[in-house]
Amino acid sequence: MPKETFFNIPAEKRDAICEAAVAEFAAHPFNQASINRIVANVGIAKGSFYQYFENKKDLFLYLLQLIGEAKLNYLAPVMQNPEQYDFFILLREMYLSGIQFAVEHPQYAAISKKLLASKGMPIYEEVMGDNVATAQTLFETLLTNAITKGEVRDGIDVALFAYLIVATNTAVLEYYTEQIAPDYGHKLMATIDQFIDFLRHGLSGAPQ
Amino acid sequence: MPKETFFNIPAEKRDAICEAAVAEFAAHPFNQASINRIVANVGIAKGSFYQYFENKKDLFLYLLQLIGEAKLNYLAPVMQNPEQYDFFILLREMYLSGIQFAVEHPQYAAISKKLLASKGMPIYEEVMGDNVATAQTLFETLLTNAITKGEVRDGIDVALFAYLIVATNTAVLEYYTEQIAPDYGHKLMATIDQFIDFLRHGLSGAPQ
DNA sequence: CGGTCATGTGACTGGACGGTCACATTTTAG
DNA sequence: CTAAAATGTGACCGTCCAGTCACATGACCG
Repeated sequence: MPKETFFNIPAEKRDAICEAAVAEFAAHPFNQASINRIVANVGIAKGSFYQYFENKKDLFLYLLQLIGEAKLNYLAPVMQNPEQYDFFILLREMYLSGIQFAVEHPQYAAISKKLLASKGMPIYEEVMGDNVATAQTLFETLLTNAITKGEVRDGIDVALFAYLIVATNTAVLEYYTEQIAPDYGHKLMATIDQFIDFLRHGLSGAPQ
Repeated sequence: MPKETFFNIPAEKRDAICEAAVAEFAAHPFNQASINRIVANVGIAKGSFYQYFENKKDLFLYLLQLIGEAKLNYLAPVMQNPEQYDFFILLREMYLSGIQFAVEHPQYAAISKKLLASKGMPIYEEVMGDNVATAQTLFETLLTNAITKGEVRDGIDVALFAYLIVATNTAVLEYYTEQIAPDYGHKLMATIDQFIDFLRHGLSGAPQ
């Protein structure tokens, strides 16, 4: 939703603006992010900025669009034909692609994280709209399918575990990026596999 | 850490101030919470406020202290002698007491939640300090004990699952308060029990 | 050249904020 | 009754913010 002018200016300038904006929104939640800082960092006048974007929200939505497109590249291969995978395999791929995205685009991940953390603020409702419910529904569908295929046991509260799977997704991501990000690669697979195994079999000492 | 004056004024006034402050910090994260709004809602002059508290952080820390004391009442009975309980029973009690606290003190819970959501902001580090690591360590200890007792299987990444248990705690809480809070009581136990069962045995369709 | 149109600019507006301070009022005590 | 101590007050300060606007600069074209 940027104005036409934004797409007429030289590409390097556009990129510089995006870069500064990404850095700003990665460092500060929407309400705290400052247009003043962005224009100062880019080295353009404030009036110029408002010839490119309607307002702060306009810029933010545009960045989220970029982020969404970038994320789609990671997720799309996995979700090509979800039906043919085992539920836990599918989950594993989704978690992996999510972590890979976060590792390779840490600022994008920071922005997404800050957005999710602002649940309850007006910007959250405005941006997310029905998307939350959609993601929830996706996992509910996957879970239901998995139950009919016998991969997941019957009788569980599907809504609850769809919710939990989304929540633990971000938790695993945080654990990984905060605690063991340094020696990447090696431990990533081990972490994910342990986690998926936990989702399958739980923590109990009983024989698997 | 309020000033002496705060404890000299009439108790009703103190309570009114606390009430307004709790409402403010329950509705807005620390940075967005406004002293102006609080004093306006209480109906006192701004100068008066600054005779009670050093600054905004002073007030916030005081509220967190009140919250901590209230929470301790819920958690203490459970944690009297954690050694003698089965790990999953203990977890169940902790989750239950956490939810009970949140249901009976929704504003306190909102403040805590907003604080946790502001991870990365300066106020978070200042307030939480080492407490995060402490909570983490507690669960790591519990998990390690559970492993030696054979209640949890050996070979798991204790740090990872301590992290996950904390994260899923808040997730279950959110699911409960957002989705099924209306018909309280009934479904609470069912939700918790399903969740604990999941922690034990996982989601897989394999026989339990 | 001249004129039009796109782009660039930064001072400015109105508002919110946390925090201060000189002063007013009330309470306490001698 | 008076003096001192405690408490109350709101105008004010400096700062930051999102967003505006009158104007400047430069490009393109006849």
